[in-house]
Amino acid sequence: MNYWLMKSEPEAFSLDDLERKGREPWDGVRNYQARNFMRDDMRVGDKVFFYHSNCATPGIVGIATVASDAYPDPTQFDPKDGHFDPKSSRDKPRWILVDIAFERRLERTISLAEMKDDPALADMPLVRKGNRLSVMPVGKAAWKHILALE
DNA sequence: GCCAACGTTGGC
DNA sequence: GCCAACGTTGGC
Repeated sequence: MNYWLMKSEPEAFSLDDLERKGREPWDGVRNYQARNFMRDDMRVGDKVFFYHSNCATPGIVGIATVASDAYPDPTQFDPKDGHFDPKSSRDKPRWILVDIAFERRLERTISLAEMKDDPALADMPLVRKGNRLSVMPVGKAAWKHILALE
């Protein structure tokens, strides 16, 4: 079992939205490194920290699970969609996604500021300067450590 | 809203 | 293959 952190801007798609829907295709990832993690390393049942970015208090707000294998992200084929990619085609899709299912809300937000101040988490890509990865692996030790902060 | 950091694009 | 220009991410 692997552990992950996935970022979403709450104004675009929040943990509340995921709870309401139960399950959702994680569309719109347009970064090769993030795509490769989803395509190559994610498995159904993996655990995911749901992270809110670009908001008043960026941080981890909940837990989700990977609910499908990787498959082509339909938004890349739709010219009317903001995530349309003219260089992609249906026979050779460039972008994929996985479905994510709601598991639970954290009792409190584990903020980015708090994680940055925690020496035990210094190796997380998340807290490193300039990090822009929207899908990243979380080590088992870091996963447990963060859950214990809750 | 600002801007630093970073990825991508395209001219050469 | 280099690298300047540009666009995006995301904290603050």
